[in-house]
This record gives sequence, structure tokens and C-alpha cells, in this order.
Amino acid sequence: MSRPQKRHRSHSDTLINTRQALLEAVLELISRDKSFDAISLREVTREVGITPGAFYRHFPDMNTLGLELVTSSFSTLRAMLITVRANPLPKELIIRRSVETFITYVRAHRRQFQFIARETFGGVACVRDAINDEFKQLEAELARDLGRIVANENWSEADLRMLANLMIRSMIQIVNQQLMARPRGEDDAELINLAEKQLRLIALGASLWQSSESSALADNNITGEH
Amino acid sequence: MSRPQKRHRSHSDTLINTRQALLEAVLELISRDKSFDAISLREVTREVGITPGAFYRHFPDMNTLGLELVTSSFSTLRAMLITVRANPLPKELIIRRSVETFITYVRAHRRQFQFIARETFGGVACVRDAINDEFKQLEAELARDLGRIVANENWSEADLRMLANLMIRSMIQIVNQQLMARPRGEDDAELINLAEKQLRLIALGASLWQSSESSALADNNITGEH
DNA sequence: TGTACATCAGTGAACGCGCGTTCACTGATGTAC
DNA sequence: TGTACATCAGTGAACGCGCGTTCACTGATGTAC
Repeated sequence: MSRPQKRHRSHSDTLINTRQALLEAVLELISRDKSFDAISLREVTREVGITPGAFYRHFPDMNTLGLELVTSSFSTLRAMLITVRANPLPKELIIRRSVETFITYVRAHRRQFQFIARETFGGVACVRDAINDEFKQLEAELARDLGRIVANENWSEADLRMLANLMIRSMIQIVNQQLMARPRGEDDAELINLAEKQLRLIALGASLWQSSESSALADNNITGEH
Repeated sequence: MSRPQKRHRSHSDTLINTRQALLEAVLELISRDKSFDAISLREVTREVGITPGAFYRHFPDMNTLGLELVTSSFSTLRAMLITVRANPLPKELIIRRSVETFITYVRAHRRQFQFIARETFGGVACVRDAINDEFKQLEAELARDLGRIVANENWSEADLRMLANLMIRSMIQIVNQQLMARPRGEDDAELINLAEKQLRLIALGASLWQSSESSALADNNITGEH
């Protein structure tokens, strides 16, 4: 009954499927503890089940494939942020619910987030730069959103970007720590709690930020002798 | 005058020098945009100027060398933290001065921090795990320090670890972003300011943390409509 | 001080292997008539 | 509906190359006498 599958499928079908399969093969190899840097073209085609030469029907080289992975991974991340923004929530729940949505999304797209985690500071300059640009853009968008929320207070552009950077990178850090950890018992609930606490502490700091422009208040409780 | 250097030096001299040179060769290759994963034993020996076989006089394999780089990089980081703690400062200056010391240290040990940045979520599991353990340890130490500072307030162990995690990872994130960026005009002053602001905002949030255990206050200013 | 010997970092040749890239080809599919 | 042809994803063989590891060796150094 189960015969060996045909090798020559419809042109457009093959193009779409194999191309996608190549992209996914790289994500798969990343999730099996390899740097993008250290993944060979032959490994990727072997994973997909085509000969090495066929790779060039879809991408001119591995770097081009890597850049496409950056784009698709970040459009996943953006889709998530749109989901978060689209559901306005009572303000006492917004942090909790946003973090929950985020963690759920990460679970569903684990390998894409692993790719971003590994290659944000990875060894391939063009991929690293592309990821960095995407993060910069996300931070600019969040800074704009935050600016609208605190429009009446006088936050500077630079401070809004600083806050957006802190929020996004903290959340990504928590996710990365968990994605890269040795398989341990840690479950989502613990992760959500940690992320929520950090974000809440940052929001708390932000709510007092302007009143402490002289920067003395901040030292008061955490570094003072009492 | 300048004759080709002797190939066979004193046993102990050679051992110390070549071993160190191998470690430094890897840092050098990392700083030239390679993942540890993608650095070959032959590249390393070529960089040092010995034959590939000679590598085995010093390390059984590349992973063992990598683990030693983790240990030495973190002892650099620890030395820095001891410097920070050894110089007690007036509380309104402690954040500023600590950040300045940190950034200066990073400049002086640029390649070690690049190694940590690249391999924290890199493709070699044993190196990644070793780095993660070192970070966990640093966070535990900082949590203990913070616990002493806020001894009179009732911070939970978990919250202290959460705060230490946020502080250390934020500082490392900022440094990583700068170490990995395309060579741009960014200078230290800008970097120090960003790090100082984020740390100050976190400290500000921490100073109010306990009073907001019901978690309503945090949302007030940053997400409320006013 | 002089000599014989042990140590051991480094040599250089060799091995089999997987790599990226090329190229003439095959054969299923879609299309024009 | 049937036939001839163009398209093009994938084949498989070939290439030169750098890889990790092994091994018998060399020769400078330190030490015992």
C-alpha cells in the first residue's frame, strides 16, 4: 500500500513544499543544539531528503535562507504583539494576560524563538544584524505605544526607548533562559510568574520615573542603610 | 637580527605559553565572527602557529578548552564585582559608579565578554550549561547582598532572586547589544547612561515593591488612562 | 664541570570523511495546438 | 481528446579542500651521577 513517494511533483507544489521544508530543517537542526554557523548545507538537504545540489533551486546560499528565517520568526512575534494589543483589558489584568499570551505563543513557536535566541548574538554577522534591526523596530513601536499612554507626563524620547528596550529584552531574556535550559521540571506557571513580576516591577519603577529625575530617590530603599 | 624563534622551548615555559595562546586564539576567532561551535581545532592551532597534533598536549578536545574559557571569563567578571563591592560609596553615587566600573571592565576584557555573549545561548550544550550555572551563582550572590540591604523589609527569597536576575541580565544585555553591534559611533558615555537609567528604574521599582503586593499599583501610571 | 639519560612539546605525514559547488541529466507536469 | 514541447525540481557523480585524530619521530631542556 505505502509506496515510495514520487520524486517529481508539480513544479509549484514542489517549490513551495521543499522551500518550506528547507527552512524548517534548519530550525530543527538549531533545536538539536547547533549554531546556524555550524549547520552545513548538506545536513539541511539530508534532513529534507533531497540531494545537495537541489538546495540551489531554492536559495543561493545558507545566509539567504537564514535571513528569511529572521523575517518569518519576527512576523510570528509581531502577530503575537498584535494579538496582545487587539484585546484591551482592564488595567489590573493587562500585564498578567499579556505575559500569558506571550508564553503561550513561545510554546507554540518554540523553534523560531530558539533560533532568535541563538542567533541574536551568534556568529553570522548578516543574520545577527537583521535580528538586531527587527528588535530595534519592535522597541521603537513599543516606545510609541508607551508614549501615547503617558502622553500627559513629560517622558523624553530617549527615556521611552530605554524603557521599551528594558521591557522587551527582559521578556526575551526570561524566555531564552527557559528555552535553553537543560530539560528540567520548570513549568509555564513558574515562568509566567517570573515574567509578570519583572514586568510589574519595571512598570512600578516607570510610574515614578519622572518624579525622580534628580535620581536620588532610586537609591533610597535598595542601597540605603536605613 | 630577528631570527626565526626556537621551536623547542623549556617544557614548563612551552606548556604555560602555548596553553594560554590556544585559549586566546579561540577568543580571537570568536571576536572575528565565529561561533565556538564553528571553530575548528586546526584553525586554532594555525592561529597559534603549531601543528594540529600538538593541540592534544594541552587539551583532550575543544569542549574542554571551551569550559576553561567559561571559568576564566567568569573569574574576570567576579573580580570586577569584588572591585565594585570593595569600594563603598555614598548611596546617591553607587549605581553610577558601579555602572562605570562595569563598562570599563568590559572594555578591558572585550573578547571574554563577547565569548560569554555568544555562547550563553550558543550551540554547544556543555559550554552553555556552564555559563548558565555561573550566572545562576552570580544571581544567588547578588540576591544575598540585596537581602542584607533590605533586611528590615519582608522580601521573599523568590522575589530577591527575581530582582537579582533582572538586574544582572539587564546589564549583560546592554553590554551584549553594544559588543555585537555593527561598528557605530556609540561611545561609552551613551552606554553608561543607558545602563544607569535602566538600573535606576529597576531600583525605583524595587523600592516600592512590597507595598504593591496586591499588584494593582504597578498598572496605575503606565497602563492607566489617567 | 662533564656526560648519559628521561621528559615531553611539537613535528609532519597519513587516514578516511564530510564539505560546498558544478554540471549534464531525467522525468513529471502544464500548455499550445 | 491527443500529441509535441517547454519547464524546472531534483539526480548523481565528480572535484578539490579542510577536517579530527593517530603515530613514530625529533630535539631542547632538566636532572642524576
